[in-house]
Amino acid sequence: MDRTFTIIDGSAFVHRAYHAVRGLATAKGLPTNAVFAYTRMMLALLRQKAPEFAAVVWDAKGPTFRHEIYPAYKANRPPMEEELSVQIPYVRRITEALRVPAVEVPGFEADDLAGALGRQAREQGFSVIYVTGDKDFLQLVEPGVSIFDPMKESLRDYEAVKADLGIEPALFRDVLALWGDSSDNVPGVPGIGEKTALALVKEFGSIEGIYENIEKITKKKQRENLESGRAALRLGRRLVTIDTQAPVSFSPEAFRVKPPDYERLAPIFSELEFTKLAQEFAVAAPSGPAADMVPADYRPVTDDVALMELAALLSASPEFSLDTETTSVSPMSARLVGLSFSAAEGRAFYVPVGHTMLAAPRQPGIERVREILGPVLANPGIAKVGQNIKYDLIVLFRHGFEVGNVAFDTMIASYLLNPSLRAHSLDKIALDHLGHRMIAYEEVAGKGKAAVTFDHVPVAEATAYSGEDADLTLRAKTRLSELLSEKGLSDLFRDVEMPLVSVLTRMEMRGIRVDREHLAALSREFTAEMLDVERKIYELAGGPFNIASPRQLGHVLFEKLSLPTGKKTKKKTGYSTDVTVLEELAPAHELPAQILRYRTLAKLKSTYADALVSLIHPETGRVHTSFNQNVAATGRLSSSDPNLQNIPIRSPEGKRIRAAFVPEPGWVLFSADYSQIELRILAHCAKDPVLTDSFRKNEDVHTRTASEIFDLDPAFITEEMRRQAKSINFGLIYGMGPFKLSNELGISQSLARRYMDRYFSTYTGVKGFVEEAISSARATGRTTTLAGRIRLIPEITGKDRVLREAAERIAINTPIQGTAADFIKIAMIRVEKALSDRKMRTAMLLTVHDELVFEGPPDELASAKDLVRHIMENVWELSVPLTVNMAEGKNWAEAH
DNA sequence: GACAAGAGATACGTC
DNA sequence: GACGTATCTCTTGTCA
Repeated sequence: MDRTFTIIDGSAFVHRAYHAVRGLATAKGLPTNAVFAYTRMMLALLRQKAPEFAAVVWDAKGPTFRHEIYPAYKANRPPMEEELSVQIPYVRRITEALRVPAVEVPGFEADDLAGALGRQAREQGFSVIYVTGDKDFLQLVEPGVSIFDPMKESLRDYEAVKADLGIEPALFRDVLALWGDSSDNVPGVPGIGEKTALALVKEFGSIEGIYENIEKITKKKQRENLESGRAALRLGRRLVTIDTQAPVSFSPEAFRVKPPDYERLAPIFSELEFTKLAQEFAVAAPSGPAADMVPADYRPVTDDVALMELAALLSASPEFSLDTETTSVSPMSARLVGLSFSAAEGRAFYVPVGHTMLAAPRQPGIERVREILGPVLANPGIAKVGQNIKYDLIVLFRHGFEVGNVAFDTMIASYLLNPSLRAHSLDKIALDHLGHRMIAYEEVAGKGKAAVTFDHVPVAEATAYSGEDADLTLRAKTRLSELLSEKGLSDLFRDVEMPLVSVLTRMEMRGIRVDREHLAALSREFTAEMLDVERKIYELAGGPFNIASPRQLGHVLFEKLSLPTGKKTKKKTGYSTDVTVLEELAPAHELPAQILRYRTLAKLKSTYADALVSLIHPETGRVHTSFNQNVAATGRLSSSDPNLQNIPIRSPEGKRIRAAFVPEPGWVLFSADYSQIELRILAHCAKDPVLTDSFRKNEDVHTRTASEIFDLDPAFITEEMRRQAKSINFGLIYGMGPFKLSNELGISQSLARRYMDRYFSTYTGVKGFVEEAISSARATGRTTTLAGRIRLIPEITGKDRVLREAAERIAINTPIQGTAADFIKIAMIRVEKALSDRKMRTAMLLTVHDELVFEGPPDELASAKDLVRHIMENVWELSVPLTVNMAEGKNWAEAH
C-alpha cells in the first residue's frame, strides 16, 4: 500500500498568516491572528486530508549554516515583531495538543528539516507532500513528491509542477539563485527577475549551461551582469538550495499522527477566545458510554475477504439497514462514495468505494462490491431498511445495483406518525425516539467554504459517520415500527407509502422530456417584452427604479405618485403591492397594470422558462424532479427541483410553458385527472343528499350549487353565479371563513356570510360533516382520512383563538385533501404494477395532486388509457362515482 | 473591511 | 387549505 508522509512548513505558514490576517486579538489584547490562522489551517488539513504520517517543521532560533557561509544572510530582515513572537508559544502548544509531531533543530531552517525528512521518507518508499506556500520547496518536487499550498488549496504533483515551470523542478534552485531573494538578502543577478531566470534555465538547462553558452546571450547588459555575478551566483545557489542532509532521521512510527487531545485543546481555545473552536472541541470530545447502552462497533470493509464476510452476514439476516454516502444531495448526479450496512444494533460496516483522498485509501473496487454485495441487495427475501431510501435506490441503481424488498423507510414512518413536523431527518428521529445525538454531517465534511464532498472525507471518519447512520436507522426502525402499529398506521405504511417509494423512484429516474429550444425562445420573447414594459414603467414613474423591489415600488406608487394606499404588508414593514392592491389601483393610474404585466413575465421567465432549462440533466436530456413523500401535512406529495406541480396553466403564456413538456419522439403524452375528487370525497364523507345526488346524476356541480344558493333553475345560472358558487365550494374544502371568501369573491363579509348560510341550509349533510369534523378533532386531537392517515392538531383545544380557528379549518380540509392524496397514491401503485405486469412501455411521469401524466407509444395508447381509467375510477368504493378525465397530445398543454 | 452565505419578507405559480 | 421558488434586503459569518 502506498503510504504518504505529509510535511508542514510551520514557520512559513505562521509568518504568512501573521501578515495576511490582521486585527484579531483577545479581550485582554493578546494578538491571535497568526495562531488562529495556523490552527484553522491545521484543523482543515487534518480533517480533509487526514494524514497518517506527518511532521510540522520549525525554524530554530539562532544562526544557521547559511549565516556561516554568508554573514549577510537575512541581514536586512527585522527581528520578529513582538505581536507575532507572543503567539509562538500558543502555536507550539496547539501543535502538541493536535498530536502532530514537530521537528526543530538548531542551525537548520524548517526548509532543510523538511527536505531531509522528505528525502528519507522517499527512500523508505513513502510518497511525500510538502504543505507550504514557499516557492523554494518547488526544487524538492520529484515523482512521488507533491506540494500542497493550504491557502490556495492547490495540490501539485511532479507532473503539474514540471508543466507549470517548464523545467525539471530540481532545477528551480538555479532559477531562485538567478532571481535572488531580497527578503533573505540572497544576491541574485541584477536585472534578472522571475521570468528571465526561468527562461534562461529553460533554454540552457542550468546555471552552468548559461555560462557555457554565455556568448548566446544577446542582450549586452544582461550578459555583463551574468559575467560579473558569477561568484555571487555560486554562493546564492548554496543559500537557496534546501539541505536534504540536515541532521534529522525519519522513521514512520515517530511521525504517526495521533488523534487530537481534546482535553488540552479546549482550554487553549478558550484562553485564546476561539469560542466556536472551544465549543466544538468541548462537544467533540468522547463523552463516555453514558448516552447509549450499546457500545458502537463500526468497521470499514476494505478488502475482498471482509466484503465476503459482510455479504455472508447480511445474507443470514432477515433484514438490514443500508445507507449510501455520495458527492451530492441530488441523486441523479451523485457519485457513490461508500455504503454502510447494519444488521444488528450497535454494529455497522462501511464499504468505501469512491474516496478520492490525497493518500488514496484502500478500497475494494466497485465492481467487486457489485459482484459480492449486489445479490444480497437484490435478494427479495431480505427486508431493506433505510432513511429516505428513495435517494439511495436512485444512486444505487445508477451505479449498477438493484435493491429488492424495500420494506421500511424511517423517514416515512416518522412522517406518518406526525406529518406536521418540519423535519424527519435521521438526526431528529434519533434524538426524539432514541435519545441519541448523532454526528453532524458538517462535523465530518465541514461547512461553508471549507466544506468538502464526502469523497474527501477520510475513511476512518466516514466509517464512524456512515456506520452510525446505518446503525441508528435500524434502531429507529424497531421503535418506529412499534409506534406505527400502536397508532394503527401499519397498514397505510406497508400497503401504500412503502410501495409508493419504488414507484416514485422509477418516476424520478425516468424524468420528463422538455423542449429546450421552445423554452429558450419563450425566454427571449419574455425578455423582449419585459424591456418594453420596463421602459413604459420608468416613463410612468418618472425615472428608473428596481421594479422587483416591493419597497422601491411602494415608494414610487404611494409617495412619488401619491396613489391611495391599500393594505399593509404582513409584517407591517410597508404597504403591500400585491396583485389585489395593484388591481384596485389600475383604474386610477396606468402604472399598476404595467407592473402586473412585468411581474407576470418576470415570474414566467425566471421560475419556469429559465429554471427548467437549467435543470435539464446533462446526460438524460430530461428534467428529473424530486417527489417528496414527507413534506405536506395533509399526506399529499410535493415536488421540487423543479416543482412540477405548479407549472402554469391558467394564463395563455402559462400554457405555452406547459407546451414545452413533450413525450419521447414519436410517442404521445396523456394525462388523467380526477374530476372534482375533493367534492366527491366530501359528498361521500358527509353523506350529503344534495351533493351526492348531483354527482350521481353527473351534473355540473358548481352550477347545481349556484342553483341551490341563488334558488334559481340551473338554466338561469350565469357564468358569474357559477363562478361564485365554485368559490364557495372550494372555500369550503379549504375551510375558508367568510372573511377569506369575501376577499376571494370581492363581496362584503356579510354577503359572504349570507351565501355560506344559504349553502349550509341546502347542504345539510355538509353542515353536519363540518360540525362533526371539528368536534371529533377536538375530542381526539387529530383528523383522519379514509385510508387511516392521521394529522395531529393539538391547537384545536388551545387558548389562542387564531390558532384554534386555523386548527378547525385544518380539521375540515385535511380529511378531504388527505383522502384525495390516499386515492391518488393507491392508484399510482396499482397503475405502475399493471403497466409492468403487462410489460407495457407506457410510463407514468408525473403526479399533480389529482392528475397523473404518462407518456407511451401510440400503439399502446388506447389500452393504457383504459387501464389507467379503470384503476383510478375504482380505487375506492364511494357512495358517488369517481370519474376521470383524460386527454392526450404532443405536449402537456394539449394533453389537458 | 469586503464579500459571501443565511434568513426573513414579499410575491406568485399550482391543486 | 396545501405546497416551492425567485428576488430583495438586512444580518451574520468568513476570509484575506
